[in-house]
Amino acid sequence: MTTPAPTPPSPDRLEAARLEKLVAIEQLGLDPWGQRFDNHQPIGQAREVCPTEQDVMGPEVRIAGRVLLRNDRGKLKFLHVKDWTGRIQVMISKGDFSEDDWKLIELIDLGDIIGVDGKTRITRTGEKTISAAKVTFLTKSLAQPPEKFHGARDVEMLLRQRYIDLIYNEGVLERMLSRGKIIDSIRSTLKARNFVEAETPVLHSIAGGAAARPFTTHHNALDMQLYLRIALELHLKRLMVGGIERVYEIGRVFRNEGVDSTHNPEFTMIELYQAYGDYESMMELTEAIFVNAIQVLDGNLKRPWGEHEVDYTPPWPRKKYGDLFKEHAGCDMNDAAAVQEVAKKLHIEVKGKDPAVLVNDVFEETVESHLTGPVFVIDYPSAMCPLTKRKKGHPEIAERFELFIHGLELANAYTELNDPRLQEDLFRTQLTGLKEEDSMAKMDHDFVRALKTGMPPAGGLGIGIDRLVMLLTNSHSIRDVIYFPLLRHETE
RNA sequence: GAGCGCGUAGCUCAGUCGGUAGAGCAACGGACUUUUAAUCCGUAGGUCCUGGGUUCGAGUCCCAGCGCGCUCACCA
Repeated sequence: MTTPAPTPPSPDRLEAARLEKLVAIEQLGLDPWGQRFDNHQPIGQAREVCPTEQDVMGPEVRIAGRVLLRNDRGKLKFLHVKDWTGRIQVMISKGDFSEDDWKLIELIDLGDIIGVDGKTRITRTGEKTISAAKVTFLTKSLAQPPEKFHGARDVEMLLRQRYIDLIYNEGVLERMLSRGKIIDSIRSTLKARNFVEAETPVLHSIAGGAAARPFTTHHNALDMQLYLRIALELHLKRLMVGGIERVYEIGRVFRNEGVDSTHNPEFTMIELYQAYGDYESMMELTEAIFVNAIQVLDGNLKRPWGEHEVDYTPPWPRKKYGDLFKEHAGCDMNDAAAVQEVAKKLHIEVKGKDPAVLVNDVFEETVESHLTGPVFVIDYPSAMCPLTKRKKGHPEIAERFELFIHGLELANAYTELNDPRLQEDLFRTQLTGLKEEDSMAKMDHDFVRALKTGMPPAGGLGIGIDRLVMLLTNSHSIRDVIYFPLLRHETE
């Protein structure tokens, strides 16, 4: 019997207990931080080869993972070990181990990472189990894990220490891995259609291609003010001028705006451009990207979204902006006086606003909440679309669509404007009632110069990857699909 | 940016009317060879977010700040 040492003040006492075990492991001549561990198999696979009848020994397996649970009955111990493919019980019987091996086994804490060799079987209670023949210590955990039953609930901790969320909360790891699968699927959809991936600058001299406040930074050696990109558009179009006929980029963009359940200051977009296409080709491609991504998940085209169900079976309805406006706002969007009346009734500020801006405001207020979708809203008023080709014979209509699903704006696409003189004019046209930073119209002479060389007629598409993952995984906060969303500085 | 809510042990949470801090899990010591959030006995563990204020006395009431959440605004 040893007298326990005086307990150090919390929280170091918990770490101290683990450090003592670390030393004890070293005294057994073992490395508490582990070594290369070859030829182990995924736990998911070990579960598959496990026999389904009692008293039948299955094949030998070797797994590695983190200890999540322990039922210690003295000479018989049960552990639950988890890797990124699943979780399995390990049974350790004292009679199967030498004295030193048993000493090591008694030093295993919750949260430690171990390797196990043994035969699969099921126990009396029907639990798939590895009957351990050998235990290899792989990594000591010095931190106290969260409560074994309730897990970790404190949202702030889960966001600041996402690894805790990934390890201990059901479904988090799976959801994050789904994000990767969806992105892989997008790449293979595009590869099959002969698109190539490009990497364009993140640091921009002019933050163009979208309407948003940029983050500002500075290059010291060149003494240049620079912006983090708010869109991928203008560089990818320059590549089209250069003859890269089908090009895309999946990349981070940065917008210096508010944070809420559908907005994070840095987020991931895909933009793609297809020479000799138009916005109709982009609708077909959007459907293909969604359907293929769903195939790599569970393949179910009818997917839950909270209380609702979204049916992704193509083709999705196309609805004209003007028709939707008439249906929900109750007047013709070209009747400026009537639009003003509706706006006033909705308590929208009317003064000093260009009619096109007002139409847009009324549309958002009256129409968007009705767009449960998936629905392509097509043919936007051209005044709000300075980068979009106008419809042939209808200069007031831009060949643009936005994809809406339950109020979320998922995608935005154009038949791309490739007339350099019109582009230059539109960059100059600042609608009244719209602040410069809220406008897509930002003069970019270098881009106009590129168009003068000649960009083929083309379709272009942008999809918010984070929102796509949200929808396909039924996650209602963008923070659920971004590993490390932005938080304020942690106070010491 | 505004309103509302939350912040107590490593974790999950109680804490009544303002009277000096509680449980479960985890930890530590002990018993246990088929458990399922094992069980049983025992021990230890607290800057009650921070700083002021009221009070004989504050986890509790008041003010300010910090962090997080929700709603709204902003973000076409």
